[in-house]
Amino acid sequence: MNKKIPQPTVIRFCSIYQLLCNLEKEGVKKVSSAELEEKTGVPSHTIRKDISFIGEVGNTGSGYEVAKLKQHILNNLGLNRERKACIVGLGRLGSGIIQWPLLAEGEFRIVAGFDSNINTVETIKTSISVFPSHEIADVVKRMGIELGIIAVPPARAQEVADRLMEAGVKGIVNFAPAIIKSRRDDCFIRNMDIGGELRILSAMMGMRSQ
Amino acid sequence: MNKKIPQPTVIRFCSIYQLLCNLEKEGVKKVSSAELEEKTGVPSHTIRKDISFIGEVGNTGSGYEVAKLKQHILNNLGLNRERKACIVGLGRLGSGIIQWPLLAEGEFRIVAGFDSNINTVETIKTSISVFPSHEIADVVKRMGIELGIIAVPPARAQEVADRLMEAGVKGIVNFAPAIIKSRRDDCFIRNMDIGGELRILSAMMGMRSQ
DNA sequence: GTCTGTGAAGCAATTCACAGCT
DNA sequence: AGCTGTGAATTGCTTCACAGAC
Repeated sequence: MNKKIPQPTVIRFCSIYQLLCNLEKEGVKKVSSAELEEKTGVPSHTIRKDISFIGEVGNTGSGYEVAKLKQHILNNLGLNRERKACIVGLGRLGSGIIQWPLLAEGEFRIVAGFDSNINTVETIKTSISVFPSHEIADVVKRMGIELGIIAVPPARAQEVADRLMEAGVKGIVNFAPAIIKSRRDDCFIRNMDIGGELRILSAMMGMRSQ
Repeated sequence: MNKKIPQPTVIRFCSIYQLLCNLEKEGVKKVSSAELEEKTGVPSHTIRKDISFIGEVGNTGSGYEVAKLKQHILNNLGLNRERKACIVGLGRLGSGIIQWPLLAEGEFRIVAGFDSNINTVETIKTSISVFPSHEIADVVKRMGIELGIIAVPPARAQEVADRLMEAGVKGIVNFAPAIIKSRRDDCFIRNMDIGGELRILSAMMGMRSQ
């Protein structure tokens, strides 16, 4: 255990973590790998194998304690520290995102927003500080921001990403329908393109019916 | 070739397709696998291998024609037909999504929106038809909707998903921070949870610095 | 020389199956 | 009996390396 966690395992841990948070809110105290399978669709042996990478936490014969497993995942994935994030692009989608209930448990905090349109910068009603886009480098460095969310039109996405990376951001979530490439190998990128996801679903539907 | 396309390949095709659309708009006529690597980060031999699953399209010695490759992907993934989609949850995020420029080339069309809040249903200003949530089953069947987008609070997400699947939807994109499980093996789900993606990035950042 | 297409090799992740604990 | 943890077997993906086309 605890050698090198495979990336698919890391991603599954992140889903399971979410699930554990929700279970905890519902007052559930224990889960077995079979119940986790029932709720996520991930086979129970895969879940047990995953958990084996971060050491023994289960109670043999009676499953996992929700709180303990949750904490164990948190510690092993290095999530036990609040990270600062910023968002670039405060159009309809961007401003929708910052009001979405995602920042449970002090994991992340969106501390700044950027937009190239001065009017947006002035009129947006939000609790975070808003700046014009040309101040990205300054603000990111000054505030120690580690994560960036991109919600600008596709043509500008790579340019914005480059600026964020240049300023020291280490992880980017990209909503623009454009493929963004990391220019530094210490910065990770997750593309979250709605059109792309619908396309993946369509393709899977198409395959199935061959 | 054309046996069974591996799922990671399907997903890469969907990104490459997006990239090809953007290149075409810029007037680019040809690309080599090396250039695709440069723009996506996916190694050129992986790209060539992927393309080999859908048959020969490249011009030996001089790369791929953008338009031809794009069309080839479209045909092989079964994307050459417009599919109807609906969105459930028209809060800030939901209404941001429907105005996001994602529906290029007649691949998808969002034809209906649902919200449980009657006020939202009445006041939202949008070009799509809006209905109260209890009409999901009816409307989905009547309009022949194949895809669903969920943007409701986490506690309601699985229930909404179940209703969509019940009505015959074959693919769901879920924005709620809750793990949604497919109850039918002919329905595919893509979870697009912003908090989850930030968490994955944080975990990767953490691993790196071990 | 340049770049694609692909069998073969190598590697990583999933699945199996069972030992061991309660 | 019930459920976890894990080496071993298996599957499936990626990478290699080179033949073949231009």
